[in-house]
Amino acid sequence: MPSTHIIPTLDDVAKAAGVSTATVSRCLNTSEKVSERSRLKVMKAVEMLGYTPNFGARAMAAKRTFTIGAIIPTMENAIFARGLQAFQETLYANGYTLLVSSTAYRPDVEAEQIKALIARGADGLLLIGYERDHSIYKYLERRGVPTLIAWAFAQDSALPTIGFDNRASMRALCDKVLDMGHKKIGFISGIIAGNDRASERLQGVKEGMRARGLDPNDMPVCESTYEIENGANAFETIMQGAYTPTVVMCGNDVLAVGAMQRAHEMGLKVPQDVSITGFDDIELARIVSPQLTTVHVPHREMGSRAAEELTRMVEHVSTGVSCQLDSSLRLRGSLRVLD
Amino acid sequence: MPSTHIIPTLDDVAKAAGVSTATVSRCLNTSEKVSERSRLKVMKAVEMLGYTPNFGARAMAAKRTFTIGAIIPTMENAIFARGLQAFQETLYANGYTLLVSSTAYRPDVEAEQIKALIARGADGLLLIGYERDHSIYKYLERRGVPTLIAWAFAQDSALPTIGFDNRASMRALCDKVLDMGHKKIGFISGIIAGNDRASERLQGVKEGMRARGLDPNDMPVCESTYEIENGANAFETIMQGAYTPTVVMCGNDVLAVGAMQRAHEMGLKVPQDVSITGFDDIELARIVSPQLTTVHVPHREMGSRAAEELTRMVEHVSTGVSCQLDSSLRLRGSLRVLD
DNA sequence: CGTCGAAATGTAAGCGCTTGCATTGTGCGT
DNA sequence: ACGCACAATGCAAGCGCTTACATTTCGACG
Repeated sequence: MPSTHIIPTLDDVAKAAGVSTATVSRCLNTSEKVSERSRLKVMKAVEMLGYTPNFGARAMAAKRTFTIGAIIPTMENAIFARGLQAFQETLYANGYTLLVSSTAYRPDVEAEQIKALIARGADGLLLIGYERDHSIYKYLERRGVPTLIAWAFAQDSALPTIGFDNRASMRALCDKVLDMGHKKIGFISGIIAGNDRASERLQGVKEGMRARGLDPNDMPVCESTYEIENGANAFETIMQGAYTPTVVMCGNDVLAVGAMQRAHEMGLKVPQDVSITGFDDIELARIVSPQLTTVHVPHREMGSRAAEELTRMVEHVSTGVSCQLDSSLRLRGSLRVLD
Repeated sequence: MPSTHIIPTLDDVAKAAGVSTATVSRCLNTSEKVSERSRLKVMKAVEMLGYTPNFGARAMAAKRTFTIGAIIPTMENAIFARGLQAFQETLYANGYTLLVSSTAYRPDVEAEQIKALIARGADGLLLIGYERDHSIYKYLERRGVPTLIAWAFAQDSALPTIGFDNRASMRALCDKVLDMGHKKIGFISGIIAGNDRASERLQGVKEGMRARGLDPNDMPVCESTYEIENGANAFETIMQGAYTPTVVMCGNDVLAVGAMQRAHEMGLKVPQDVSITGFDDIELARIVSPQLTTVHVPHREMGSRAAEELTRMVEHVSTGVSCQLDSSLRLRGSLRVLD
């Protein structure tokens, strides 16, 4: 089925317009360097032929793609959606295109995606969290691709980070929970291996407990992937243990919603029988009833700042400066004061 | 800040391995045509140099990228998430990479994205719905890029379609609603202009009403973008009109959830005071309470079938065959029998 | 009108890869 | 030991674009 489609090239346009390829190229890129007369001729030819520049060729010749890559753990729930949206909007405003891929939280997939994005000529990269194999950082360094880390903040990171302090944020929530009289906490965590956000959040709770003289080792902790169903299962596991918490804190909102659902199915009223908290404050948190107490994260601000800084890095006006943002608590119906 | 990073090329690898560039290339692509001995040498060199092939150059030389592009209206809600996930999984299994971009339901943005994806060398394209400007179809045809349309089914489409009958599906739900004794329906639709799914769904309801001798013109219809908040506003608008429906049917689940929320805020009990229905059966539908009555769509099957067919088209073993899938009703708590 | 500088354009050398074709190496039958 | 078929490799021509540099054009000014 060898179809002979005419895929017009720069040459074709040049011929049709009666100018050289250089003029066409200039017209398409730096149109101010071209006379109005030839600009018109060229535009007409482009239109007529249905010409679209070949990105690969362009990238190869210009050594620049105006593309930024972002690699996130998952697209399946909304955790990264809002931040990424802001990231892309800001990028777009600066003349860049965003390419996104996801890793399903698998480090090996992430490594692969990084290479793929670099192969595609990404001028810069956005990564989530700082915890990854050293070889990846070495590779990034050697290729000289500007890279920024978001959704986490670490003073001593090799790469610039922009985000919030996951541990302190969860600690603040934990303090609040304890203030409200809770003494028995259960915790549903995301998978900790290779995920600094998850482990920092767990640490935050433990830290809070210790500060009140409670032993974190008493706390039942259940690790679960970030899916509603699994959050539900984790909740059940915890509640069926010998140690019955009065509050189940969750590593993120998705898990918390799962927990709420299962609580309902088990005949437990939230918050009368058990309180539940989340993290992230995604849309879901206000859709469930009772609404979810959680930690609000400045997703949009983080996304757009990341975009600004990364473009600066790509354009060599900055070598990358870290930036810490604040989170805040959202106290809602799913958490109650213990009598 | 001119950093001199060594970005290794095929040439460097060839030199380091002591073979020709052709051998390295073959080793990386068709490794069966290379002796074990040189394969090892090459691999070692690749490893040592941290080589990653330049995608643009490769695409240009091979005229093939093993990349498929998908352009969807939005990533912000989960409507397309599950189907796209299946699409990408199947693609991946067939050795292809997926590139996704979204249009915010704007035809002009879609046209731009199509060109961008083609410029990036997409071997094939997945588009949502069939309603778009003729010039786009012409462009696609001229470039000879295999394109498949999903989330809709149309016998007479120029391009192969894979999906379900939006009108018949909504009609089935409407029939059910009428069976349950409802006579006064309100409808919250997605924006209809340029969106065949939205308009077909509305038609489905009108069709159902006519079949029972009801006048569709009596029905209050409110168009809204697919956001929870806007669905809520639309609900309020409809309920404050002179004509008070006993059921509000929605063009999709997101709108329906918004409607439910506002109903709650307005002190209306669902389904006692008003019934609400959705469309799509996304996860959200079972998270809200009462759970949402909706139309279940075989997202995953649609996605993976689309991937299969599109790869066949790209590999020239099919010119594209359409495929109609079935939807089904999910009757849940948000819809009640009218006394 | 001739001159000169700036603006506009053209020429052509790559960018890093694949692949058809030519060449070399290998193992086998006789 | 010789020749043959075939596997393995190398050579080099592009793929479509950008851009440094060379050349032409043009208008302004003396």
